[in-house]
Amino acid sequence: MQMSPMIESFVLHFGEMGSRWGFNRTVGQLFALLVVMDKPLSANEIGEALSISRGNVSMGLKELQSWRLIQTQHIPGDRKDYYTAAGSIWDMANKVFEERRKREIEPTLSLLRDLLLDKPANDTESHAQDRLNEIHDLLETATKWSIELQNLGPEKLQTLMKLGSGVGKVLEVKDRFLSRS
Amino acid sequence: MQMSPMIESFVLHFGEMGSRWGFNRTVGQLFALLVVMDKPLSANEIGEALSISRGNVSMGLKELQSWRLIQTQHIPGDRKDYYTAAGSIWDMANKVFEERRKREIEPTLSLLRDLLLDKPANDTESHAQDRLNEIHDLLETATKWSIELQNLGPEKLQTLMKLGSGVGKVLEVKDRFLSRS
DNA sequence: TTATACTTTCAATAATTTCTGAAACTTCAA
DNA sequence: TTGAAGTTTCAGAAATTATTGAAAGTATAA
Repeated sequence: MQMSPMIESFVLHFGEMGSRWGFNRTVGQLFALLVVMDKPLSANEIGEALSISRGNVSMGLKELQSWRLIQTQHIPGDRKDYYTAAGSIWDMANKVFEERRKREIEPTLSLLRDLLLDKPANDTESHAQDRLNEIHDLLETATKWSIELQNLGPEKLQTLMKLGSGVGKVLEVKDRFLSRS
Repeated sequence: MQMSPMIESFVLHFGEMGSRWGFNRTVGQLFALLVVMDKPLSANEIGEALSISRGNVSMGLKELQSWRLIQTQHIPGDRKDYYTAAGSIWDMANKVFEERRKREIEPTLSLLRDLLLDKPANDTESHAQDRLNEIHDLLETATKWSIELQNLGPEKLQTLMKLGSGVGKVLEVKDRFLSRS
């Protein structure tokens, strides 16, 4: 399978960005390709399009499945597996976010909680704990907010953005409301 | 310089997480150490505490400076440079966020904008562009929101979190307000 | 100036991560 | 059953990334 130049540049770019988004180049390319194609692709087609080995395709698909980002489709009378991106762009972004939260934030939060249980042995440790506590609160707040925003869903978020000019506005509105009642 | 066990586990953990946060292990450790210590450290002390070579310390500090996460201090009569974490935890988190936005989102947004200017050559490309457009809008919205939230500052964010239960609540309030006026 | 106390750079090396391809495995139609 | 068409696994090779340490560079006190 041959990619058109537009699709190819998207796929290659996504591959390079992949590493920054938590997966490696191949997985990034794989995902980009599946997101952009209008029909399911077989593992062979994917490997051919991206010029990578069959084994690498298999590993990449496995990884994407562990992120719940792709789905398998069976075509009756055909033994091959066909793969598509799972759900809407919003769903996918959500999953990537969730997964990254799990990998990047949660382990840190849990370590911080543990370290904060210890009694500080001296001034240095006491100062350190103050900092750890700040970090903990910040991460917790950020996590809660991102979950809230995710739960809002894309439309509300989009509408709201266009409507005013972001949260600042909303907060003003809230304040005005609260001062009335 | 010897790290206490509490500080050591924080530093090591941050090193491991570092790679997920956009910098390498050493840089992560360096940063964690500087954040948590109550006094500025010299490059030698840092290297000794982390058991890494002098050259590596220098590279790491340079990287952290490019992120604007640390500051140099000169002590009169002492030739050494001393380093501290720059600003509050909130400031640092902001800088990390900004930097990551620059590295992870902006290049993608700009590529997407370019690709969307091309006329689709066929149905496949047309479908691809629809997807690219969705991704573009999503990234743009997410970016704008995160900027809004950053501009809000930590106190407001914190207060708001505690006050209601996140954005959902605020939106309800907004709706009620709008329907009155 | 010069000696000294420090920092930075960078080529070589080490460590880690990714990729390949052949072998093992699975599934299904005949 | 068997064999054809497919998928997965995994040891070794290749590519990438991080680290060291020695040499070059810089600043300051005398």
